[in-house]
Amino acid sequence: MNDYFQSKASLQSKKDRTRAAIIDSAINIIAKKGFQKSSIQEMAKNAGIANGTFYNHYKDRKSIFEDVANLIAIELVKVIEENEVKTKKPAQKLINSTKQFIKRSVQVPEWGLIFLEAADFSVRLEKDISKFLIKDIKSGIRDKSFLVKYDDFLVEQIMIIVLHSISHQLENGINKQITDKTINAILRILNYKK
Amino acid sequence: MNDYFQSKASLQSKKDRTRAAIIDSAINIIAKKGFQKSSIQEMAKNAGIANGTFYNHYKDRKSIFEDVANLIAIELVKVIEENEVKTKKPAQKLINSTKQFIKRSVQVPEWGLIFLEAADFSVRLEKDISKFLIKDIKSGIRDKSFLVKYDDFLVEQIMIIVLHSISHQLENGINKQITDKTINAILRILNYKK
DNA sequence: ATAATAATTGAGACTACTCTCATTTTTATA
DNA sequence: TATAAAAATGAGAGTAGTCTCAATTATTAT
Repeated sequence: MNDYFQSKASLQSKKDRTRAAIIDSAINIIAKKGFQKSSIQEMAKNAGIANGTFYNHYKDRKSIFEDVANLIAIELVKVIEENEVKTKKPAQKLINSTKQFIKRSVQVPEWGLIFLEAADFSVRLEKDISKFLIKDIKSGIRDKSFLVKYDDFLVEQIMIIVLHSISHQLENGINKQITDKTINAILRILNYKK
Repeated sequence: MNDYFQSKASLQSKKDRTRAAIIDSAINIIAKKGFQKSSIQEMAKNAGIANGTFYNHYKDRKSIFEDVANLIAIELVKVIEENEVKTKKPAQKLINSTKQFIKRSVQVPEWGLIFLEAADFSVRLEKDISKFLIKDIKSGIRDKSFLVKYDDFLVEQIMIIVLHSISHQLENGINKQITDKTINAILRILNYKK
């Protein structure tokens, strides 16, 4: 089993450590089986705790899913923010952020898989991630790099193109050409003129 | 509950009629809850048969899902074939088929929902539907309507744009503008020159 | 070291299924 | 109508899960 949060130095109290063990266990199992098929029984066993202990940390089944999905989303957003490029060209910014996001999602497959899983369930989560897209798309339209009218549906389309790229690479292996083709499709949809 | 196959005149034998009742019941329940959460118990009850009767018709849980998914796919493919336009312009053919497919998938929401559900699970099913796309895309590239290189990933991208359109309209109501925006995005991805 | 507090434990009550099979009922056939 | 064949029944064995709680163990503060 891989560790994600358990290894963090900040975990002092017993409670924190147990919680981190549950989360790491959950990430591994959810990535393998999806939310629907992941059981508390298995998570507890995998985390090395008793079944009942789980309920000191989470109210119920749903809570752990929400927590895990949020943690992954936060980590992925962090990656995008940390790697924002300095250029003022919105198209370049969009390309960079998208590449970073795809790269990180497939580099740690568990994160990518859970993000895809969660994107299906929670609209909010997808919104968190698409924020960074929207900003660049809007300023690209403003400065006439993208010759389209802004539209929420357009953002959704671009978002699913990105999710599809992640899904494809998680299934068939990391492939930069696929990421490039993804960027191409996005720029075409946005009617990008250099 | 809506009837889909039960009402067909061709159902003579008791066995056929019971089977159709199971399928109709399954369609209604799967459309509401998805494959994962649909139980045989509920399907049997909903179909007005005893639990054990189900197993005279289907080996197990998985079999009914496969059967339902295939039936829906067959119906949807039929719709596309019946509505093929006579024109020789591949772009026009592609636009027409795509519109028809989206239209029918959202017109009978149960079909659309199950198709989306099944597309997630079964690669084969998505292939069945994308066949009609591939034909038109290839001939469009051949006659230089689409200025791109053919590529399986490209077809996948177009397919998910279509699925997303269906999913959006099933959630927010039928909307022709959304279908138009979908067609636009597809033509842009294909680098369509009139 | 002791008491108080926090965390963990695992048995078990409860629910919700899947699938089997001996029996009964219905339908088709002679 | 009597018989054979087909179909349907539903009780129940088996499995897998969620969540609770009284008892136990570990941790922290005095």
